[in-house]
Amino acid sequence: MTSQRNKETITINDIARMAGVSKKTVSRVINNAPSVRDVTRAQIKKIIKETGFVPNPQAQALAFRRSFLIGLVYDNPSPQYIANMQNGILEALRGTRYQLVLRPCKRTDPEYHDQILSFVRQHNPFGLIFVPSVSEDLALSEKLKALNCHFVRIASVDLSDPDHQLLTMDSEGAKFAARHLAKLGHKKIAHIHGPELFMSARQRRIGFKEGLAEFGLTLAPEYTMEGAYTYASGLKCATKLLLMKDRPTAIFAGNDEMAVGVYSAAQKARLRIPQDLSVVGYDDTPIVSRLWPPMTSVRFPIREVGCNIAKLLLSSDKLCDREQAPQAQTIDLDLIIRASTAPPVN
Amino acid sequence: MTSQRNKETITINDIARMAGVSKKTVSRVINNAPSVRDVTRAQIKKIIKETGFVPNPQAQALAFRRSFLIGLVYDNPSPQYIANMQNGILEALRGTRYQLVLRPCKRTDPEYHDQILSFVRQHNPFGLIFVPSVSEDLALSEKLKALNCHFVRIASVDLSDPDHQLLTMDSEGAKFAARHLAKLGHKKIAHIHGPELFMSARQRRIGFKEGLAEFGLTLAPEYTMEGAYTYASGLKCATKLLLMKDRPTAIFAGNDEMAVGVYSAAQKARLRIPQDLSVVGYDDTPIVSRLWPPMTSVRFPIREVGCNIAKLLLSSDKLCDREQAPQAQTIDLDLIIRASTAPPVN
DNA sequence: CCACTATAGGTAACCGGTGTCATATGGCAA
DNA sequence: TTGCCATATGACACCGGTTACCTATAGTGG
Repeated sequence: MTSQRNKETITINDIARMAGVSKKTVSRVINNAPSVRDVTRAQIKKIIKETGFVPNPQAQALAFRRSFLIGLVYDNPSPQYIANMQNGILEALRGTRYQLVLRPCKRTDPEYHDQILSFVRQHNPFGLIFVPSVSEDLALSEKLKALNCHFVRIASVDLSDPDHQLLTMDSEGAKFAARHLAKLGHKKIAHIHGPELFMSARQRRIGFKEGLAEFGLTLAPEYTMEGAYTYASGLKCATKLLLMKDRPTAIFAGNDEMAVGVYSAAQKARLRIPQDLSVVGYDDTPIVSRLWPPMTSVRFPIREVGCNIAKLLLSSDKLCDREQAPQAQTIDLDLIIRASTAPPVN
Repeated sequence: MTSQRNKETITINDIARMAGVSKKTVSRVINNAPSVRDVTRAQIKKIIKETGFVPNPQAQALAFRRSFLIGLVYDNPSPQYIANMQNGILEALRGTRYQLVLRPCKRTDPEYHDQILSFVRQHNPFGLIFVPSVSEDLALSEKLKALNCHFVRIASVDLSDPDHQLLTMDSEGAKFAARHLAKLGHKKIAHIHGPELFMSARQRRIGFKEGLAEFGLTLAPEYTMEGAYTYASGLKCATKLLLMKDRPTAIFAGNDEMAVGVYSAAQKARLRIPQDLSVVGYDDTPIVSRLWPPMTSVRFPIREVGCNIAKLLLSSDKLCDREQAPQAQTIDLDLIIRASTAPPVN
């Protein structure tokens, strides 16, 4: 590796010399600080634009004690979810100087708090984005407050600090599923929900019950099973449900992964979808439209949510003077009706 | 946000004071530099360990002109692939001070070279990891050589610089698929390959043909179609194939995404898998074991490859004095036989 | 008219490490 | 013993920005 460093990297000193001012004044312009005459400011801005100068992030990080990294903290088992979230965040970050770094973690690991805290202490990220279920760990965010690091979270219910979170309104989404199945005429409706650890799982169950209640239906305990948000758990729970003498005619799975498991269980049991069994998933991940028949699912716009949550985080960047349209803190859920749901045959 | 910075962050000066030496000597120990007496070195190392001191990455980045970031450069359309790759890389990075940052790009974007180059110039990453198909863009890596940045690539065939690449041996993997189908007795075998832009697509096709040739079979041109490595393209190509009057009894898809499309096409055409049609995928992504029937696929250990490629990159880190077992630059491909393949019925 | 304040801008130290070079020390050959 | 060199270590500038503080100038009120 030959050494050909800073061939023509241009520094703040160069700009200062060209503008005939001190580098401190250039720094003031960069940081939108006051005490610079408008003509001076304009002149310096012009030179910066012409030269394409960008302040060295490492130097700024050292001086600011804050880097241009944004950490995505997740323990979510679904790669689809994470991939979409990443893409949304990256979209919001495009054109900024911020970089996305990944911070997977295991909530069951007793050291995971320390790992995240030491990451923050060492790398001084600008901020962190928490997605479920780590986002529900209030003890962690409490510790984080002692550090000089912003954070935002995606949460199922209002946890605190409304300016720093985006609500997923899971109970609303689940209501869509409930109403759809009820309207189709289903009575024997089952629900495989996610792990109790996930607030989203609890909220979806609550919303589903409420939605059924609107039609005078209830969710029978024997038709309610706890999965793990994984394919295998969906397969297992659905197999049990379908082997019952009085099996349900419709199953609402807490997420798409498990719903795919329901598909397999149905095919194994030689039940046809949707004639013998209606299936509804949650998240509308790409996979569900690739199944046969394509699956009805509650669309949760993960990508958009990722984009919005990142913009929300960025909005605490005072350096960033661009007009950021104030974020809509709410998201648009809806039900994507495909071919996996139909009226029950009697 | 109250200001409570560096409450108790410990610096190189603290260590120097405790050890009764200059900070330069501590720096020497940190960097495994010569010219430090063994007892001094041991003493300083002890203090560093006891205090848990970690050099500030931003300061080092500034002084070294090199940050602790590793960029993952990809244009791969499959989120599964990327997610697995990420996990493998993250596994290799765990315990190190390196952070993974994502650099998606569009090879069709005329500015994508500049985008990556300016990322490197600004953030001075330690290195970059290229995955197909960007990894096949030699013009890009040529430009990169002018910069002070390591890079490694995952490639289908030997592109150059064997120390900096990991071969995926796609033709070998495809041979497994060919032999399996040939041994089952299939004669009318089709192949939906990936886009020509991807070297992997070309290699898999070549290997598949070679594997068939071992059994005296050939791949008929009318049974060879080009997909886009996507579900939709797999569905489209397979639909065409299955509507032929003399339809194939087996289809080898260039990746799992397209193979899932083949599944849907078969179900739409009311063909049973594997009785009426055998299907083989490539990559063995989680999705294929969730289909019904579970799909036979060539296992390409993406996660392990990610881990190995990251270790390969890290091995150019002279600071890293831990014993790194020399990497096996080769990977273990094999065929995971599930229920989607069976002898043809005549 | 002068003290007083607000504003524009500069100077020097600092962030926390590293490079360069000078110095001190010890061992060995002459 | 002297001379020389290799090794161990420190002093100091530097990486590219920022903060803290100081100066100069102009504007203000009494």
